[in-house]
Amino acid sequence: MQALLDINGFYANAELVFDPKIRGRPVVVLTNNDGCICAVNQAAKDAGVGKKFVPYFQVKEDLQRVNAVVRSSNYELYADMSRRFMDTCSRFAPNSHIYSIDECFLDFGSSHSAPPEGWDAYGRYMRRTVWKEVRLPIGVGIGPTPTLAKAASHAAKRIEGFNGVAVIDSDHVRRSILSQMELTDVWGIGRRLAARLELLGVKNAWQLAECDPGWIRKQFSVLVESTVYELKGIKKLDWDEVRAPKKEIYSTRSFGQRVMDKASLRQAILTHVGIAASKLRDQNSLSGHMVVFGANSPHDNAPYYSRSFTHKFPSYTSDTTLLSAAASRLVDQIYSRGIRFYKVGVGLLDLVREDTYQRDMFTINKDKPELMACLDKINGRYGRNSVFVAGQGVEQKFSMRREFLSKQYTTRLSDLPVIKCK
DNA sequence: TCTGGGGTCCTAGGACCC
DNA sequence: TCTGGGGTCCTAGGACCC
Repeated sequence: MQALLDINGFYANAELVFDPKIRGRPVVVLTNNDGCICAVNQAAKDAGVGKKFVPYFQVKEDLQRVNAVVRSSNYELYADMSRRFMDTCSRFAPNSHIYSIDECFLDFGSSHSAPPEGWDAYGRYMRRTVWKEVRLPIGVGIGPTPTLAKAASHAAKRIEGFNGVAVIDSDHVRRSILSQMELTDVWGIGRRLAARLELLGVKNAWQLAECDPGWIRKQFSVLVESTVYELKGIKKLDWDEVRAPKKEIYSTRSFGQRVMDKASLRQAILTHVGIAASKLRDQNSLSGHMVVFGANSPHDNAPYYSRSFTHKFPSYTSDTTLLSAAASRLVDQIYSRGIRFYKVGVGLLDLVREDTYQRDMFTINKDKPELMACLDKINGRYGRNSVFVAGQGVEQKFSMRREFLSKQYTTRLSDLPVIKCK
């Protein structure tokens, strides 16, 4: 059996943990640069301001009207709360897998035998324990495959009667839950696939589960075919595949303000190179191919401008200085006078594992692994960007707009909550 | 005053080469 | 006189996830 534990409205509820004054009020959290709403608590949903990924400025007045608390994304806080949540989760099962910042899969192995108290009771125990230790509300979904565990967790939160825990352990329950789920509620089925499925007469999750996998493969792809198998209770997703090193790594961000000069564009792009390269070394990979891109805003009143250029490395590398030099040359191609750049980014593609990569004896290897190891070690200890390539710019001026930022309650000494006793 | 997220994987189609 | 194949690389953008 598999379990999925996921935090309800994670960022919004994380804001409540160390700030008792705002409990009970609607809370919404904004994305980078305070652009869109990305997380909401139950009170915000109840107040009718719970829609995600709408631009903040469009709903600002609605939020004021219901006296909502608005917060910028406090990643320092969320990352630490996520770590605490994952720590607690890892005690519940022999194997756990961190799927995203607020979701943890637990693998109870091939045995279908329930714990002595039964799956439902165990699910409630896990939920209670996370609340007790981390003060975050979660949903628990349990089922024979990851996709069904995900469906159960959907039911735990959205279908009345489950109260936070749902277990798919019989065909009867499987049918009942899937019949009440839209196609887009199924993991791996988005808006477009759902529309195509509906044209073929498949209207909900249960009907998808009943499809012939071979037919689905012909109409769509092996990925959708796997989803159908998983909905039937036949396991196709494997954590080894999920855990496999990434094939592409990106770092991209929109600017707090539009950028129009080449020097700033270069600094921003080199900053992304630094972030992507550090992720690359984290997974012990080398990159053979880099893509750098920049664009203006599709919302600006100007013709859409978007350019991307690639560079192929003579020899696979993970060295920030070599990646930066190549990216710096591509900036000249991306830059164009008069364009109000809104977003830039860097992708590292064609990744290979460092330990199996056979170096080419005819190419001079300019990598400086000792320097990179040293850089990673210093940044790991003293915080990201303690040491960086000078091309990123010493002012570090691309800070995000975070107007409504809460404190770093758990990671900065001066921000520790204080309880005063009389 | 002005404001619209970030990441990964995959593929269509054009350009170019032999 | 007119016609014709197959592979690789690159850019753009779709689709999905949170």
